Amino acid sequence: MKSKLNAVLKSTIDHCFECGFLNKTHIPDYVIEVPNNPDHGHFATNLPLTLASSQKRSPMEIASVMVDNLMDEENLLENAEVAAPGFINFRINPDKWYGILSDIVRLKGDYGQNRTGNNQKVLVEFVSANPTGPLHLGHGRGAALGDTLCRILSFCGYDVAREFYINDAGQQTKMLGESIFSRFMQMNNPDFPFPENGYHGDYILDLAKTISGKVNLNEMSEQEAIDSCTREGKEIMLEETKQDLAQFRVPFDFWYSESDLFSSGLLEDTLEKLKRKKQLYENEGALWIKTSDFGDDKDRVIRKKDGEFTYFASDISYHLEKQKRGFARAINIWGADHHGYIPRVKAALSAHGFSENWLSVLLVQLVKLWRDGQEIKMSKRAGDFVTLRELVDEVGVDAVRFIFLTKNHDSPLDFDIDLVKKQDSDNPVYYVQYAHARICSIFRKANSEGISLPEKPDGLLKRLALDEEMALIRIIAGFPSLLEDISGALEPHRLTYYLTDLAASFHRYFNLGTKVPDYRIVTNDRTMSQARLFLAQAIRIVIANGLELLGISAPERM
RNA sequence: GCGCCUGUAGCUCAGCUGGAUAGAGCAGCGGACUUCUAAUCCGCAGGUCGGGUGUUCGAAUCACCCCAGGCGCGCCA
Repeated sequence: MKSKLNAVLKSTIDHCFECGFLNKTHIPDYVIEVPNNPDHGHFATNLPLTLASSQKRSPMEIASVMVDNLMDEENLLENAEVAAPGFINFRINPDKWYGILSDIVRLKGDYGQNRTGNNQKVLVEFVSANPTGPLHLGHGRGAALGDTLCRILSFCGYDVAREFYINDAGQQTKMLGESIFSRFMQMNNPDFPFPENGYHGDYILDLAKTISGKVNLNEMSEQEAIDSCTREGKEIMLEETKQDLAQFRVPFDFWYSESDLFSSGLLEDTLEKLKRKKQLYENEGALWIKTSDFGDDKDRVIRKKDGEFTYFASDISYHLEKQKRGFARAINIWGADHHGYIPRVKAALSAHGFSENWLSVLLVQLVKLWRDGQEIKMSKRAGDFVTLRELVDEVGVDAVRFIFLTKNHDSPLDFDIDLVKKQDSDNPVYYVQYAHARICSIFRKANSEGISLPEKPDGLLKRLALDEEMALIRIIAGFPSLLEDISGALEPHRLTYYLTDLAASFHRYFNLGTKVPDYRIVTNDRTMSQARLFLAQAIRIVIANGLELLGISAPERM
């Protein structure tokens, strides 16, 4: 609806330019919004205000000119009014609202789809946990964010690929192997030393048992045994990660391994390129890259004195590789503790001529877990943490995903296990799901009374005239532009708010019928019932589509 | 010390990239089930948008300066 109105505005402006009612000037950024105050109509625009300075006329004057020359050929508008200090308030023709209902019911699962992405190839990289331990809640939050973002971007016409980057080449996996080996040795010799920065979780002992049952560590040299523990441990952890994510309904298109970067020679290519661009220099035996030329605080080492490459080195080639694979844009979802890393990656990419907005990094803040009114402190190294799997097993995928998306990724999240475990009204995910189940229940009731959805509702829908009904229509009509906004701002959490708001409006509407039987959806008036069922069906579709984008089930009964 | 993030109702947070009278959930108080599902709804109460200065028709939103909290500043990953 908003885009239709925008089309009217654009042709109005063009018309005013052509006829000389307004001077032909550049059109600045303006907004069309749904006003808080219903007296201000269904939509309002600030276009005259933004146009004032370039036109050198008062906003009120410009607004009047536009209203007098509206190019509304499809009769979209019921009226348009000038409002101080220079807004135009619009009321949409009721027929056009009813038309949206028909669109929704016809399009079903496709309603809300749009082409704003223009098939642009986007790579979304998320989770990317080291295969050194189980996924924790921070990974889960990143997974929920990334997965929903991908679903929404695809829905908005982007060509999306999902990638998990496996950090399997560095010190951390070696530490995993040493930790496992040490636990293995401790089975017979409790005094065997444990590595200083080793992983302490119970899962390490489990790994030691599994691996020693599979290969004969006793017959190997210590180094061979550690290598074996590293290799096997990494593989098992990766497999568990894959299972956890599958259980969490998060699929990936690519599992990209860091060690492949080394073996494929990509790293050398990258160095060669940088050398040609004169971005490298040696100092004190190490190899440096001049990121400070591109906005970083200081230059960074990419090959250490001991000849080993830094993590940063592989990350540069990894990102170059992303572009080489044809992605016009990359989105990374990282833990907030990596934020200091962004300037140097962007600097390295700038050095290769990438534009500033080729890479977007979304930072996910911490998840704090509460139980019995107490915060559960977590530390991966100390092996003291609640895993994503444990949480999902305890409260369910739907609830975890929903709660993870109730807040902006930028702000820390408190997750109250007791609250979410309660399968009752305190739990926000049920509120939305219940609205869906309730509508399904109404349809069962209608069916039992022999009333069904009208095939051709055109004449009936004008009977939907209650304020609550019109408000609901306006909310669901806003679904497509909400998704466009989300895909532009990369803020999926707005969808949970939208669905909660829609569910609230529906529950309110439903409750009218508990007081006044005439306001029930299934009433004695058959055509009235059909019109309302049509509305209910449209609402159900939007809730189902929204939940689908969140990766949450839409139950028919609760 | 430098950088990033956060600061909105008692608590947890939204606030549509600068719009008109700042919203929701929870907690508190008072109401609504012989009913299409009460996993719901209605009402009441609750605010110096951390503080200040500025930008302009207009600021929770933008800029600058303070205050408070979190995180990051390795030839670690």
